[in-house]
Amino acid sequence: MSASVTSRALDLLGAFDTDHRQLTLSALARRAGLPLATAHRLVGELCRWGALARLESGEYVIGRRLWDLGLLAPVQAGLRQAASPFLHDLYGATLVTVHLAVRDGCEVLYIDRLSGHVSVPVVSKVGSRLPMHATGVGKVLLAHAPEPVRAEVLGKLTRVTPYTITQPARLLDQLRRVRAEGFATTGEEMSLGACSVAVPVRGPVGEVVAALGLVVPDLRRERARLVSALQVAAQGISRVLASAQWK
Amino acid sequence: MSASVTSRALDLLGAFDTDHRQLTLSALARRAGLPLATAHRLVGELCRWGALARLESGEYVIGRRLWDLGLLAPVQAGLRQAASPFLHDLYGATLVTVHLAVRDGCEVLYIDRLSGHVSVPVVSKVGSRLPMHATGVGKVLLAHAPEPVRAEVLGKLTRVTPYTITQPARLLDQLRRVRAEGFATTGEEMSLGACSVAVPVRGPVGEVVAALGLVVPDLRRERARLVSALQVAAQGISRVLASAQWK
DNA sequence: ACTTGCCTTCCATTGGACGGAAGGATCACC
DNA sequence: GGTGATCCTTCCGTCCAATGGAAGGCAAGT
Repeated sequence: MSASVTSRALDLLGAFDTDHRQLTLSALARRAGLPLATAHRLVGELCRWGALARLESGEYVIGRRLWDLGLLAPVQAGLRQAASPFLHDLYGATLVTVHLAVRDGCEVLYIDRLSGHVSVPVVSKVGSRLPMHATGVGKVLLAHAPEPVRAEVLGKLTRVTPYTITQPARLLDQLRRVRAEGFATTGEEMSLGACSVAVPVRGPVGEVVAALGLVVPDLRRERARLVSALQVAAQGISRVLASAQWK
Repeated sequence: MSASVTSRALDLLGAFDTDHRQLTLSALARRAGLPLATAHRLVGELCRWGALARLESGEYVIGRRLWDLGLLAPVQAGLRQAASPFLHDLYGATLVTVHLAVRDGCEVLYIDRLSGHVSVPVVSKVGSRLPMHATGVGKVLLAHAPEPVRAEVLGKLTRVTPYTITQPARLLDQLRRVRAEGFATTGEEMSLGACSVAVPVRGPVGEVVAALGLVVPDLRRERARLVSALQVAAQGISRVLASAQWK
């Protein structure tokens, strides 16, 4: 299938992921399923253009030009920079890990993360994707997702920790409350020792465009304070988004 | 020249920049110098792969997959996340715009920026490049750059504001002091009303890998405090970088 | 010295990219 | 409703440029 010449180059790029940030030529060829000679030539072109770069070690890595390009993606172009100051404020006020995430298909995509030195260890990384049913931001986004998405996610609720919610009925019930109360919580459902709170970030016409969340070791005592801090920040972001001409 | 099939696709990607984040098919073709039919086919492939995405309006933008990929670039992979908590601390301690930058050829490339609501308006954006001789981080990086780079930069010191340093001798003198004193400053040399301080960030073997800077409206009163805050942060980053196994 | 793993270059073959042309859709203006 | 602009999409015969096997060169490991 495929094998269109362009897609070969793309297959090469696709060989990189979080676990494979640097690859030798042959590893690259192997992972992309291309003959060595072909890979060699394509990689050469990609390097010349700046999509890849070669380390002194001879291994290849993603180049600066792709990094540049990535920054232009609308995933974050508007949202991320609008949110940035509010994330800092939020961090300053709470001193815990702050997350900004959007829905990508049936997963949560982390757009930005802000954490200090002394935070709960968390799984998320900027650019990584996690299941929606086991994270705070995920629940928020799921609660406001179109029906077909919700159906698909409810279809396979994979267990991550002993506390992960795997019964569709129970999750549905929670989602209803998320919509009613305006925030979602989790308790060690994604990783042990980590709880989270999250609220929706709304766009100009009230639609949910992202979710803003905090990760803390324990939720019971501070919930109210955290939720209100989150809501202040979320509203601030919405305000900026609305006024940003969406140029 | 070029015209290799792969590079056509890359030319299409190259048609995007900060001023052109969304393009129609024909604009894309025009900017890339390709026949419409060809562009159409290639863009189709790029979309299918996720390198581009199509808005409801019909315009094309950089897709999420490229955003993902960009995050893997070593420009920031290690540096940026190592620095992140320290940038926040620094912001918390000073409440002014914080910059993290590296040298890219003969320019300064901004890797990360952190600014609150109430800061001096600054030109820089993450992913953007500015001249080295007119910015604080630029002077730091230039002071520790290899000789040929320094020579080239000194060759054309373009004027940006009335205060921009355009005499090679004077800049050289400043660079010497930057190396001696361990920090650089600017006074409205890049944009009026903005001054800056910056210090080097050193890697495991003492080489300068990045620069850390602050932008403030006025430097005179607080210089000492800002410099020491910067140095604490820079040392912290270096420490993390060194211990990070450089996996 | 032999093997096994990398990377690089060459070049004859051929299959898939190319792009002109034609068709459709949507606007705006007369 | 006609006319002209500007956009997007599809088709298909030509032909050229990507392909990848083969051969050669390093460098390490046994």
